[in-house]
Amino acid sequence: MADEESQLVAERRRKLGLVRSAGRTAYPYRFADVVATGTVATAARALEPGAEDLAQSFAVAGRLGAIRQHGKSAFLDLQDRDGSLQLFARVDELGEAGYQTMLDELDPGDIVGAVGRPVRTKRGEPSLRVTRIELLAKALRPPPEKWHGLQDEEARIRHRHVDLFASRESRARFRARSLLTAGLRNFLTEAGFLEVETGVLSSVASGAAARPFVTHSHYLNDELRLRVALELQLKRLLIGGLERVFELGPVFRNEDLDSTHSPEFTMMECYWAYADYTDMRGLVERLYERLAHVAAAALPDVPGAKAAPEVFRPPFDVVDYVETLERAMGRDGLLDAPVDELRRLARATGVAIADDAPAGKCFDKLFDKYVEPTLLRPTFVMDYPTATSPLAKAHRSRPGRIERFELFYRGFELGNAYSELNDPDEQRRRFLEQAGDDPDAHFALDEEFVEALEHGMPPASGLGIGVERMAMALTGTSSIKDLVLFPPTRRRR
RNA sequence: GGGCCCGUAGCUCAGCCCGGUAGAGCAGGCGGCUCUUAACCGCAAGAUCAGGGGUUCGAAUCCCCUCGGGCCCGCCA
Repeated sequence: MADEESQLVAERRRKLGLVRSAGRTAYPYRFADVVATGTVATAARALEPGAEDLAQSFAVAGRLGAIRQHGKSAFLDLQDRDGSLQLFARVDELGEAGYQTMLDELDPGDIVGAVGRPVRTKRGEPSLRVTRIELLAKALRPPPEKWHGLQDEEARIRHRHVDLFASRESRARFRARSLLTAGLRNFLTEAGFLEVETGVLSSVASGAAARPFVTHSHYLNDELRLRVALELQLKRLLIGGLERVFELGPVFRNEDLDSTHSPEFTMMECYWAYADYTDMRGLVERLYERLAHVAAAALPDVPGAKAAPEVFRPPFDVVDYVETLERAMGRDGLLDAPVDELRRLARATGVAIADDAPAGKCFDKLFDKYVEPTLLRPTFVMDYPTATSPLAKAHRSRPGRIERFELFYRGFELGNAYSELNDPDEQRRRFLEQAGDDPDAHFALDEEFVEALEHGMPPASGLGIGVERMAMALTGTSSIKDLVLFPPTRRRR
């Protein structure tokens, strides 16, 4: 678009020129003693309609919305992080010149500061009777339409800054995500977990079955990969004696973007020494109970969030992986079925399954098709077949199973936990088994990790939660793009 | 990777089926109005119809290609 030439930009530049030729700046350094708009609104709400509080003066600052002129008076909507407030400007307060200058120089979208007294209009709207108004930053581009805002999905993502100031919902959603992340962090910290940062770059990307991003280090003159999981690094911290650790940070998987997957997303993993997956299940239940309240408080007007405390009230449902799958498929003996048979069954669901696909993959697909969509209430699925994960400990009493659970809600995963495998010989064997003959196996043997286990890792349980999915579930958001501020987009040409 | 759909003024949309040379609302300009809140009233202005090619006397409209996006499936957890 030829914005530079557009009338609208030219008009705003003309107004910028007015400010400068009057010897003022359109981009000053600060505006003193700013309070949130809510502070003024609260003070004004205490007044009778039509009344003004002459005793108090407040300064507010934010972005201008609509400007409603009435000849010798004007109403200006001001939006800040807290909400919005109506400014009531009149010629008898600002003087002819001051009033005219304001109207000549300001546009919707400008950042302004205003000083004035709380007032309640005759219609009852809490407002600020303006005694001084100052341009704090000129907006050279016009804001989106005041009623519909930015509708175009592409524009909302590429111009997230505009989406945020134009959409109250968008602001509220990202604020809720932030509060949920903080809630997660607080919960774990209170439970005695130490937050760590283990680094994003490494030579081996392991811990999950995913294709990594590959980059190059000039210093090492070698390839580096972006992490796909936090698991192996955090377990090494258990070996190091940190006992209870968690990390909250980005992981990268070189795959497509869709409504539930983003190539870059935020993962939380925590590891708890001397605990098993039953302990962890209790922790997950308490965690979601707490976060559901955070979501409901953050988004009281969003039905999905408001209902969360009711939905996530413990105890959650608990089902057995194999039993549930067999019942859904109407057959039994799955655990003992030969891998050929599993591949055949998985293909029958219409999914592409390679001729050498391992049994774990087949189980994943079958569960995905037959069971996941039916798990609408928060449900723990217990005791997965051994083939589904090489990093979990064998079940203490059920052959062919591992001590693993996942939490599902509305058909998607909200957490994944194991009693962690800490026998180095067993770990080496399981890695090799998982990789099979596949040279591109994502679970490549991580010899360094196995060697670390040989130093002795305490028995422990680990948990992984995809932060966006957690936030989606608790805020009733259907697309992950609405909870990732800057999802990757194609280069604009 | 496959299928379907979308791209028109700064923003939100109509026009496309059935070809005749682009229309509204908001925002912006000018004028009016000292309690409006999607303010209101009047006047004037604003378009590479995503880009390229083709068909046609004539293309926003029909056809092909490209770019960008959305949804579904696949891949992926």
